[in-house]
Amino acid sequence: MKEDLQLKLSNIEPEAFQKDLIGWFEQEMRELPWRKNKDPYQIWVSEIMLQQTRVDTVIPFYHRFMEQFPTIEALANAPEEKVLKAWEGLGYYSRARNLQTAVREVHEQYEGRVPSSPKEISSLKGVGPYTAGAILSIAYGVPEPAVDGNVMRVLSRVLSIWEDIAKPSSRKVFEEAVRYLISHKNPSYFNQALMELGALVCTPTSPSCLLCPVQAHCSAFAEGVQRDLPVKTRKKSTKVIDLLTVIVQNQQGEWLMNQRPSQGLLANLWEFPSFEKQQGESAVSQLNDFLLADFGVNIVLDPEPWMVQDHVFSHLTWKMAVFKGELTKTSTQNRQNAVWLTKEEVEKLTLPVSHRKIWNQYVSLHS
DNA sequence: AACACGTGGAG
DNA sequence: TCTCCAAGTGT
Repeated sequence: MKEDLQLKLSNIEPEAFQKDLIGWFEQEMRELPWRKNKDPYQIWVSEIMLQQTRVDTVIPFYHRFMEQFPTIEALANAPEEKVLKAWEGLGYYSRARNLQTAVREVHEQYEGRVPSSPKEISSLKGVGPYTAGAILSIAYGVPEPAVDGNVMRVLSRVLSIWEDIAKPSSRKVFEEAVRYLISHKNPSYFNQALMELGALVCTPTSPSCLLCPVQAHCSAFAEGVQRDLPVKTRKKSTKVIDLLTVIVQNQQGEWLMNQRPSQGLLANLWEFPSFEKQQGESAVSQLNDFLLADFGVNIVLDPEPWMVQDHVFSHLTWKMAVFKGELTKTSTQNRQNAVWLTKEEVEKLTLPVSHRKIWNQYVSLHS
């Protein structure tokens, strides 16, 4: 352990800190659907959904998901498309696929029981250091650190740690701190309390230090620097991609839909055919070329976009221009991922929010 | 280590 | 509008 951290930890009494922290948690903890019991599967699903996602956003998804896939066996046996559909709108869709992959492994390799050792649970797809610690401590009472953004923020203030929490290497420093501070009597509440404190009191901007149960232990408060912590460098700006999107109908009134590749952005989700716009030629001309080359269809397009829409991802922005068109004649379809679907069938697909919005707009104006 | 990977809410 | 985020993981 770094001597620097050692010194800071020597200024705090773990038992007193635990008592104040856990006592507060027992009084103030929110009633959340995944706090009703300690079922490892239920904890697991909630932890995956909560990755980079707000509690309020997760709650309705969690309810629907657990209703649809109440057990490890149910999720293991479900078709992947059903799982993705249940995840529609939640984002970071690889979480859903990784979760099912891991659940299938638990079903087959561990007789359906979520492993309780750090090594085994960490080997599961989608279970990183945070999630492993969260499941182990909350479901099994194992005193492992579960260091997320909340924990790094809270402890950076309590211990006055000036490491840049945006750097991957910083997590280890906070794990060391948690290993020293954690309650072995109640690791579950200790870890949850640290996160709850970060969510409710020790917030990113304007922390409520006067209401804080561990104020007496807090080095940043003592020094008046709680607003300067944590140190977190911001990431660089996102790039912009001009996208040409087409809603195409054939003579039967079906729509042309495309399934995205199984790797990368929005993997395996469905969409209206879309292409990155190139410099130079007109949008309609480019679209005609693309549709013929990639989908083997000749389309009569409206000359102007039917609607435009920006969609912001974490790392890029789509500036979408959506055109409408009708099929004139078709040759062999070059792209296997493309298919003509009825309205009912389109509704059943998993679309990214950007395309779901376009579809909703389209349906509301054509019915 | 650095970047890809979604979304909706807050200030 | 803009920026930052919210219970991170995979590569």
